[in-house]
Amino acid sequence: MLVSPQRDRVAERREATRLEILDAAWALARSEGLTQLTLRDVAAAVGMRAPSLYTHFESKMAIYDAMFGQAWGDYEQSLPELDADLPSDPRQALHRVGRHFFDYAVADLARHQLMNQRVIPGFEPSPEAYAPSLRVFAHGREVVGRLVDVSDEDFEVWIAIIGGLINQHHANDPGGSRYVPVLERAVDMWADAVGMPSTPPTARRPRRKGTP
Amino acid sequence: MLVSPQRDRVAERREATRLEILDAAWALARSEGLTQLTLRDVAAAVGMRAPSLYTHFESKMAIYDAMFGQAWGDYEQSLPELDADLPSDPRQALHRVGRHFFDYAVADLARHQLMNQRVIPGFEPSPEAYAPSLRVFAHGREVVGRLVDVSDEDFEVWIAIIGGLINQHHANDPGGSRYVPVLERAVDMWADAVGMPSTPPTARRPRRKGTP
DNA sequence: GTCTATACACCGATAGAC
DNA sequence: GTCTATCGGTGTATAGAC
Repeated sequence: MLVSPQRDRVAERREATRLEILDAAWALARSEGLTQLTLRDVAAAVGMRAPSLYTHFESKMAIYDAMFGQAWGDYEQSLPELDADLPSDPRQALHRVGRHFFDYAVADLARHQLMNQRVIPGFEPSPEAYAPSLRVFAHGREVVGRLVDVSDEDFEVWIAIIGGLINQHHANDPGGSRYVPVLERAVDMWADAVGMPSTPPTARRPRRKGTP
Repeated sequence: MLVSPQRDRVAERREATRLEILDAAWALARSEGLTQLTLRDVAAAVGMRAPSLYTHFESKMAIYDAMFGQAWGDYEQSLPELDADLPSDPRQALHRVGRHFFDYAVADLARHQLMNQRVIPGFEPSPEAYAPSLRVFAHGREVVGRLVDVSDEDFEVWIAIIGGLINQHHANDPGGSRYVPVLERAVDMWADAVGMPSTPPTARRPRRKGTP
């Protein structure tokens, strides 16, 4: 008997504790700042002492690593729904795709810093934690490539535009929505440059009866 | 006698020591990482003990603050020369301006992180250190506005494109030059979008006699 | 005035008792 | 599995030597 019901329950409990620790770490990262995480604070938040965390994680970096994997994994899970109801108009679909990533990165500074910047000295995601981010990137390349035939170079410009505007949002307008129209403008610039047909005026904005 | 020659020499020596400390801090930031600076290491590099640094700087943050001011001040000093020999063709001039900032940010990761990212927990530049960066921004807005009549929104897209490509360089090709053509492509995209006339083909690349 | 010696509170991490 | 005790290292502060 390689797996007994008891072993199952133990593993389940261990996994639950791990998630509890990660939830506490996320909450503290959001409130105190990603780099301000301390093992003592995380432990206190789950009713433990700092050294006890080493039972569940190899090091503080391993906690960051698991958070990194969670963040990209959560985004990956949001993709099927996004793909399911993409507008049939390619340019509108492109706007939706760009906005989706923008919104996710803008909603949580700590998460964005962990996912897309290198703010934690010495942190390098493990291959397992990195895997979902690679899949997300490949998926994005494929989706955009299906909307319009572009070179890898132009796709890198696409990434740079979205990423640049996310950084500007966090630097100049955190929590605001000032950069939403800037994003739309930038997406149209890129779409024009790669030769996407412009959205027919009647389809540009869904209008209700009676709207002037 | 408000200022004696002796006072002059003392102030001079103090300023020299300050610069010596900052130089050592830059060297360590480049070799060990910006956030890995320790007062003990900086002090050792200039032949002192850590507490002695407090004679010259109020705190570690004050050192970062002075470095921040230096970095933007140095860039500001590079601008007159840039402006002096801008190509007369607006689009070529735009390329030159974008490339100038790109090159500066790409040449030194630690400096770029200090200038344009928020990787040091709790660091906020003082108004004095922040001033040169504001002047650089205003100058950039003015120069670009003279090359082409654009809205503030479009100028923010301009900033986002350059910043986004700088980040991609540091993430994917540090020390390389893979992103130079991507930058050129992106600048042309933006120039097209804001209605800049394209560079006449004969002026695009200076050719020597006999080049095929 | 400048620097050293010393100390403090905090950090991540480890050893070992229970 | 969790605890206490502790280690080396950090930024910071201050008393006192020269």
